[in-house]
Amino acid sequence: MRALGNSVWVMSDTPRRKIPEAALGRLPIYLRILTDLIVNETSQVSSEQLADLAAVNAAKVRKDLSYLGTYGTRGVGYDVQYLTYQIQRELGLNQSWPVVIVGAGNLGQALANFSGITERGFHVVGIVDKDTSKLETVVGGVRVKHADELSQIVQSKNVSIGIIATPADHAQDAADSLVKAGVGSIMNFAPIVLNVPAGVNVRKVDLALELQILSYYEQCRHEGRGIGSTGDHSDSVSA
Amino acid sequence: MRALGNSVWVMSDTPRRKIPEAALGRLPIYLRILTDLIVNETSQVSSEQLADLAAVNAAKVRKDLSYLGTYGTRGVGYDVQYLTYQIQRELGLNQSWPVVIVGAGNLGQALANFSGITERGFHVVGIVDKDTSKLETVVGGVRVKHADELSQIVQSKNVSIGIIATPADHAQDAADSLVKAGVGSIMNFAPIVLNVPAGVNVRKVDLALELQILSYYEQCRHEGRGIGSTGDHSDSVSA
DNA sequence: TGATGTGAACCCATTCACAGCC
DNA sequence: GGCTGTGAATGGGTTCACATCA
Repeated sequence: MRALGNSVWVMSDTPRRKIPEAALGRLPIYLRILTDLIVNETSQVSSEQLADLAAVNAAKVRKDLSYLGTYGTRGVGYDVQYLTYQIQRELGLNQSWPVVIVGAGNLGQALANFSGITERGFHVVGIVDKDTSKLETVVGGVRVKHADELSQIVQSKNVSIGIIATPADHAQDAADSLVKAGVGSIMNFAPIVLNVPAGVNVRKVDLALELQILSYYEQCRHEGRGIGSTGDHSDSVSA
Repeated sequence: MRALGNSVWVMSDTPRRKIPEAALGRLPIYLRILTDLIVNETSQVSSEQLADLAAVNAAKVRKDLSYLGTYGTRGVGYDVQYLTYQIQRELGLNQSWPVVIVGAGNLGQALANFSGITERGFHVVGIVDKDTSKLETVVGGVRVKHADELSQIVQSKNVSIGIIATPADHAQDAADSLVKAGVGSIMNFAPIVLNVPAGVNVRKVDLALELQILSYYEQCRHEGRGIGSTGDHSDSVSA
């Protein structure tokens, strides 16, 4: 059931080597930039240009892309379309991943309706909640089911990615259920550290946590005196 | 209880040295755990316990905490209350940071109403939008103002943290306005890379990006054959 | 005894610099 | 000439292991 009719090029012996975590985290950024370039009808791009647009340096771009294979042309740059395709393929975005959302509260509903999910090869095949009052309401085109049905949904729809959008005090239960049902990757919006078996992937999105980091930086800035403008007005993308 | 009772601890000669980025990112996690421990009426905690709860190892916890100063007791562990206080102080959470939200769409409104913001020393002092139809509606207790008033709000309320919740195509404008108005840190929910002057802090929250990373891992898993249970059932907290 | 705090070793990520190819 | 791809060098982060101290 490897859907999607086999593509033309792909690779002879797909290396399928592990891409370093740090580089992996930047691939989606490059991808988004490349997509914009396509809209702009730009067909070639150099590592230097990509680097500027991604606010990193050119060596990093080249190194990152080199993990995928050698898809550039020396003296020229990268073909935007081709590179786009290769990154998508590497990330597994040429197939459509079913995801299930646990928690049909404000956040869960927002996520189910979030176009960013469906636009990129993901589609929500289920939303569950413990609260029976929410059952059978339709959110983002999907009917809310009871949490007890989670396992059945995961298995029948072959779900391998779960999103936890429950309150903190139910998040671990949600994770346990997801893992038991066979999900291999979890995106966690609850502000707790999930305890999962080795091999299960968790990514955490935590607004308050990020804000606290900004708070630290702002405190440093203020203590360093001079809340006002620093006079530093270079707008190069260094960072 | 003995902590922060008698004297005005704190400073002495606070080095205010830069905490390494990686360690900084974990402090809010420890903080959240410590808060839970307080609720649980736990008064002492060892690096080992903290490590388990945070899903990292004990050496990392100790090293991270050592950047703050030496607040533990050898042979005993850390006093939960005291350590909590010290982390909060270090992160600047003992003051209340005014933040401004740019974009009063679904996301902006959700953020304005998000309790996680106000619960931790942040408070929304302004929401602006370009869309005049949204003006003067009240969201999260704050009246939506026109984007033109952003600068005035930032300056009158001494805002140093801005949140960008606009569509992608307005995000750079929003960032420019924020920076020009004097904001030093930006949390960006728009799926683009912001171009800001050096010295301005940006943190990006991007759901689609995170999902794409999970997609990669799932693809690896599936290719490595065996979608089903890996048999790997250790539930130790190793990542 | 038991757990912290920390140099030292190790490992991964970033950057440099240049060989190789267009 | 210009730009990629990549070993080598550098730097930062993690882990180890143990001296240190309540």
